[in-house]
Amino acid sequence: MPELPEVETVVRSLAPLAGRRIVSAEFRASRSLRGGDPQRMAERLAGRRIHTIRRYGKFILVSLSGGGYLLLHLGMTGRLSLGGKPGKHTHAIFTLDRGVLQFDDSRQFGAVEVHDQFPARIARLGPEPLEVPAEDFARHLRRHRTCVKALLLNQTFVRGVGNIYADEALFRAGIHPLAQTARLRTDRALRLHQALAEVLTEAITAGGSSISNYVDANGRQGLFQVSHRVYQRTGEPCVNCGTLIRRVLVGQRSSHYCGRCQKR
DNA sequence: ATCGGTACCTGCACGC
DNA sequence: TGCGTGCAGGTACCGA
Repeated sequence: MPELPEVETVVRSLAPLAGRRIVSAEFRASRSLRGGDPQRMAERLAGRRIHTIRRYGKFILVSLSGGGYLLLHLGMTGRLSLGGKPGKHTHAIFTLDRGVLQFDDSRQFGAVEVHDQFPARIARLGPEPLEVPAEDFARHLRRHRTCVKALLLNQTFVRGVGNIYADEALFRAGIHPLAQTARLRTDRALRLHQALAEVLTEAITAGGSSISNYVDANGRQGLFQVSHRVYQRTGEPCVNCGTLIRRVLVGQRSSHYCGRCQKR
């Protein structure tokens, strides 16, 4: 389901869990556990108190009393819910001293992991797009030899941008998804940084984009999908010029763009 | 060291 | 109704 704005919305909806104690945890063996032993994971969590819940890109990091971490990733279809009913795709159930947190994920591209140390997976990520200085963003962009859409999706470049917001930011910046990063002039790179910040900020305010089944931990949908200008609008007119929106594959991912407004 | 391509899963919408 | 196809917000891993 989720990119940065959706994960941010979920994390905010989980804020009331700070200070709660994990009475017990129950895991169902699945790909989401990444080979971790369900029994052992449950033992490591039982009795721990939730300290903070923070977002790193698309990851959710729960720090626990005693120094451990619970790391969550929603993948494409992951869902966290407070007090839901376990179903076919429930992979984890955390029983708290007050309430229950449940993790569901039909495609199992998400992750639930228990760590003793700050997870290396997170340490490897690039900066937050809403925190990286524009000049750094523009400079780093030019160091890569790839097309700009692929780079935006690269989590070691910036963390948290996915297919929706990459397309939306490129449209707002007037940059073609297949533009080569090494050849992007600084002013255009700065515009992209600005466009990315704007679209992410607006989407967070709207509670994310609810496409298919995304909801926050309280079951509330986001509203930002109505503001999409190119994403999944193939064949519809561009909001700026009326040209029909096109779709092209970039690194096996659908990319939506206006051939007139977005230049290579 | 960076890349592009592929694999991993299930569900849904669509055309026949 | 059923079946095959293509598509879907994700990351990891492979070889070039």
